[in-house]
Amino acid sequence: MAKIATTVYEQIRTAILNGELSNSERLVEEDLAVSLGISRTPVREALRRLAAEGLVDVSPNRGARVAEWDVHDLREIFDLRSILESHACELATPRASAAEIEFLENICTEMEELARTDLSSETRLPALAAKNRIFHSKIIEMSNSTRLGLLIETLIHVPIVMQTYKVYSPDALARSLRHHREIVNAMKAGDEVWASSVMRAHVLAAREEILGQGQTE
Amino acid sequence: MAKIATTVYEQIRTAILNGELSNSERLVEEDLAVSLGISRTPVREALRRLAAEGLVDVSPNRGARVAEWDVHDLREIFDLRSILESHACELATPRASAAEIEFLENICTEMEELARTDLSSETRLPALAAKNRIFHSKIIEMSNSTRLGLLIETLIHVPIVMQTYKVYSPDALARSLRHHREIVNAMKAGDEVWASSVMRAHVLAAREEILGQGQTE
DNA sequence: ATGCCAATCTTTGTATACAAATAGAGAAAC
DNA sequence: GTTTCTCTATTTGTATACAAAGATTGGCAT
Repeated sequence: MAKIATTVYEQIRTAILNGELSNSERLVEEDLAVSLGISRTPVREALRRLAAEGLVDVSPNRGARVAEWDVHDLREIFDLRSILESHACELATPRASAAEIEFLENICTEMEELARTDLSSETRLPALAAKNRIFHSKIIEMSNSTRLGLLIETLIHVPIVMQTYKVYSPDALARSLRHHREIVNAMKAGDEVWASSVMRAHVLAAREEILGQGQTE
Repeated sequence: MAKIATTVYEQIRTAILNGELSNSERLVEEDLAVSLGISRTPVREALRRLAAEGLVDVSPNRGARVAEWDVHDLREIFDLRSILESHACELATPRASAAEIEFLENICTEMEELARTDLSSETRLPALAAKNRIFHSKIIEMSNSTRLGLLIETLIHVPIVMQTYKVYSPDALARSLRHHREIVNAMKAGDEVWASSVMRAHVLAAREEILGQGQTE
């Protein structure tokens, strides 16, 4: 059996990512420990790990709270993602196998089908968001750069917690899906400049959709 | 007084960065604890933090060793630094104050003076490396992007541990210093494209100096 | 002598106990 | 009523104790 600390780390982590813990909620070691039926030691270890990942903030002698982000954080994150994910595309393109391209195309198709379903469906947006994450993760994996993957991973969970996908307009969603298709086409053509440019545009478009334009600070 | 865990974290950290701990050396919690006159608990916390930072590797039930890197790691790191640090330049240029420009110019001058001193001096290279780090850190700080700084920081300590600066030829060193000057000039001119391009070239040149050219894998 | 297995010894993982620090409630002063 | 101060109650930080998992050494068989 895996270590308790790892298990509880994953539990708290997914709880935060699913938004089950309200923003800036205090995470008291003892409380978590008794509610999970374990001692404080592994809870403490889990919280420190989450802090290193940026999902919780800990102040000395004051304990941990689930982290909070503002518009400025989001702007920084999308800026960096636009750079790093486009670089991932650049690295992935010359390495892409036919099977990998097909995998990406299938996700595109699935997302397009999901987008055509009933707009009022509550599960539609989370499902799209999940597929979207798979699409991006796949390209990062294809880039074959461990560290690039790690860097992007630390950036990605903030938008997840904030559930930024909820603000997507139908137009923006359609554009996003066209971007995905275009990225795959560019990769299929072996054109890494094209692919990385579309990816950069894709992430920057998402930034503007979520943050609105203009605000400098 | 600061927390013991933080103190010991910093102690182990600087020990690793200074190369005082040999590569892949085991870090036994109990041993460290008694040698520092404390209990295992804060040592353990420090080691986990270092693991999150990538400076040590921990395997379940097997403990921690100081991390090890190979040529492939270095290649990834310099690739990413070339992108991220040039982005830092781009952000920093329109924000740069006269005082900050002057600060950077002073570092350039100090490094040039150091470079002119006796080649055989043992302390010359470490001193140059230290100034070099200050130069780069200053620009990152000027970029005013917390996260960008954090990302670069996790990349930077690997070359430090490996003491890559030791392989610099006199030619490479001279070029490196000219790059620094040119970066500052570009920033002074308010030309962020120029500045970021030189920075990118600067880091890529360092990569080739350290790794040699050609090897793809 | 060499390879393999078992017992032991070391080291990590978790629980508990205690000390130190902070937050919060309540009382006193204004 | 409001502010501030003190005392108490919570909560974190560290130490220690114990259990479980690995590493190691010695003996046994071949």
